[in-house]
Amino acid sequence: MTTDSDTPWLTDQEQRAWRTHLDVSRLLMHQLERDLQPFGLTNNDYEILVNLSEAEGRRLRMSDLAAGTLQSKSRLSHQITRMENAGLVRRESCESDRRGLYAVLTDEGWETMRRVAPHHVASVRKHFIDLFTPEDLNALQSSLTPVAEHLRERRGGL
Amino acid sequence: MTTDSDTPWLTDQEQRAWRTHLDVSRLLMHQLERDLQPFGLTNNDYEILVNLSEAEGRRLRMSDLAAGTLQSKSRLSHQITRMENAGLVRRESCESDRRGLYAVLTDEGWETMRRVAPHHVASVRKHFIDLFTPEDLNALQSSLTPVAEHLRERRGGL
DNA sequence: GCATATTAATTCACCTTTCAACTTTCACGG
DNA sequence: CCGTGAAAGTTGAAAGGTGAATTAATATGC
Repeated sequence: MTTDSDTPWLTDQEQRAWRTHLDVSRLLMHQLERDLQPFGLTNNDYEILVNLSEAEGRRLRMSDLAAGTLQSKSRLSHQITRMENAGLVRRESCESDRRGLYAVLTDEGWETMRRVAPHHVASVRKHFIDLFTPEDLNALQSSLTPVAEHLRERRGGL
Repeated sequence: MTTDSDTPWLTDQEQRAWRTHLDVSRLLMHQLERDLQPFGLTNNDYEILVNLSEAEGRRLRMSDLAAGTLQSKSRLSHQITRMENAGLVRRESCESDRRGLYAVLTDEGWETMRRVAPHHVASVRKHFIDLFTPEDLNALQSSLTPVAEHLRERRGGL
């Protein structure tokens, strides 16, 4: 992104693809958020629950959780505080590194996860997955993976 | 999203595709934001500029602009206030409907757009468009379009 | 014509995110 | 060991976003 007078403009086709991608991202997040609302969770809450429930001992170091959910440490810290107040997680100090903390899923958090997950999956299917043929989904996955890798390489401080 | 004990879980393939899509959305927005930062603009600012600069008379009614950028009227109102303070747009009242307002691109806004657009395009190319083969981009576009339509149909109040 | 409903846009109060500053603990070179 | 720098995590203030309530103007039905 330097002084490029030589970068070609987007063709119509490229422009359409780009805007469609943008629209889908945004509308989809909105819709998922809406579908979670009745359960009193946000997308962020839900993603934390997923990450923790899949982890060893239903716990993760704050840093790892931040990395896993692609958010800043600061943001995660606030987020976990809120979820702690809601009774979904608790902080537990780490023996091996006394600077460190674990975010641990509470029983209530686990139970919430079990209860909400099927609805969320249904939502993801309905508004995304099931709208593709299996072949298209495969194609999507293969063409998007390099993009994800490219972006992960050059992501600085979240 | 009712009482679905019958919705199948996501297969591994589906899960991978879904998470890849999520990661790309997030990382990409972050990267674009970073690339705009040196010009003192956010993604939101930029999108407003695009919409206005493409419009008749470089102006749009607040409502239309909100619809075009998929944000709530409230959010747009704040956003325009900020951009007005930055000198990029100005509000102008509407003759034919005295409730209405136009957001109008100022000369400075237009000039900013002209100056920044090539860099933004380069950024979009570098981190997204140019990472696909033309065929993949076409496939992406065709498989994503129905998703966008599906979501637009059922989007309530933003 | 006049009450009623709708639409455009803003405002207010509240919540979330960001950014920089700070505390505590660990790593490691001499 | 011990100082110096880096890492883990938190905090607080400022900026941004949300949703409901509000204001003002227009449309609608009788």
